[in-house]
Amino acid sequence: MNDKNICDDPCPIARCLAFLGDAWSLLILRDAHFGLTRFDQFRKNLGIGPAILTRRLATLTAEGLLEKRLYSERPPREEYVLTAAGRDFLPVLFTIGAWGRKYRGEGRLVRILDAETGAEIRPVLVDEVTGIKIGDRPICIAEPDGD
Amino acid sequence: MNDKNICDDPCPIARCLAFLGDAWSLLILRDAHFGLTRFDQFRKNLGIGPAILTRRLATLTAEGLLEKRLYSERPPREEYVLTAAGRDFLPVLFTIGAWGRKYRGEGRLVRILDAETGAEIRPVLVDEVTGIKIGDRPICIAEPDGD
DNA sequence: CCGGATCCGAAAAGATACTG
DNA sequence: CAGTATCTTTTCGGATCCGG
Repeated sequence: MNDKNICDDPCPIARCLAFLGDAWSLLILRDAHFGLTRFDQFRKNLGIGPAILTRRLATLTAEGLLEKRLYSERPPREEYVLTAAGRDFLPVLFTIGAWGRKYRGEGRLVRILDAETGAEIRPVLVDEVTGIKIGDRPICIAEPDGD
Repeated sequence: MNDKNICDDPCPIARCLAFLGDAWSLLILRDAHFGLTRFDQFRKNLGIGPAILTRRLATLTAEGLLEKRLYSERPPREEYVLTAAGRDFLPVLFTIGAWGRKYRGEGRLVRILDAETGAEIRPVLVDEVTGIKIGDRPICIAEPDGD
């Protein structure tokens, strides 16, 4: 893709494609939210080649979703932890998961539970002000001024 | 990627990657929700090569998010319209857009308005039962039985 | 003109071996 | 443990061409 001009695209979706338009990046983010931090943890869990993993981790770090943290001095060892932007990406993963559960749900699936109550979480996207579910009402797009 | 075994992955996110791990597919879905249906509409709006567009449309059709519909008999012309599964993908696009607005929001951005009230929509992901915002409480993952 | 199909060079994926 | 180097295979993206 043309990764140069999408940063200026007025669509906020297009601006995420530098890391979002890639299957590995999504799986790495999922595993990071699951608690994985180390190179070999990602590699073994995903079955990804080391060269590709290096590139994806570098991209996600450059895009501000992960950051490297030194966890050992001798020998120097680094791990990858989620930034605030990375943690804020959790709703995207949940929304994708909800779609997958509904339309790709044959067979066994993992479930997401509230850590305290144990109740299964059913994510739903609503408007913050009105509480109306997204998709229930027609929308329109307002173009930015100028362009 | 290895697109064969991810269909059996117990993670509902992984099962979406056949079409989700691709930047063009996301943009096509976005434009489809915007109202585009025809080959050349997508091609011109995205600046995508015809070969790639053909492949992406075929994938999205095979994955059940779009379907071909004949809109002209002579000459035979087909357009691509969203299925129910495709329309249900809207929350994913909104959630991505909300993240992009927050973390890639420099400059001009399109805005999403309620078609009737004109109020700007602020999507937020909550639990359907409790209404608690996703990310506000710790979660845990329940593995499926067997695997 | 619309909806593709074909061809080709460039890029990336995937696997394996190797290094500090 | 966290990568790099190297090689082969697949895919991407652009330009051009085809059928109705």
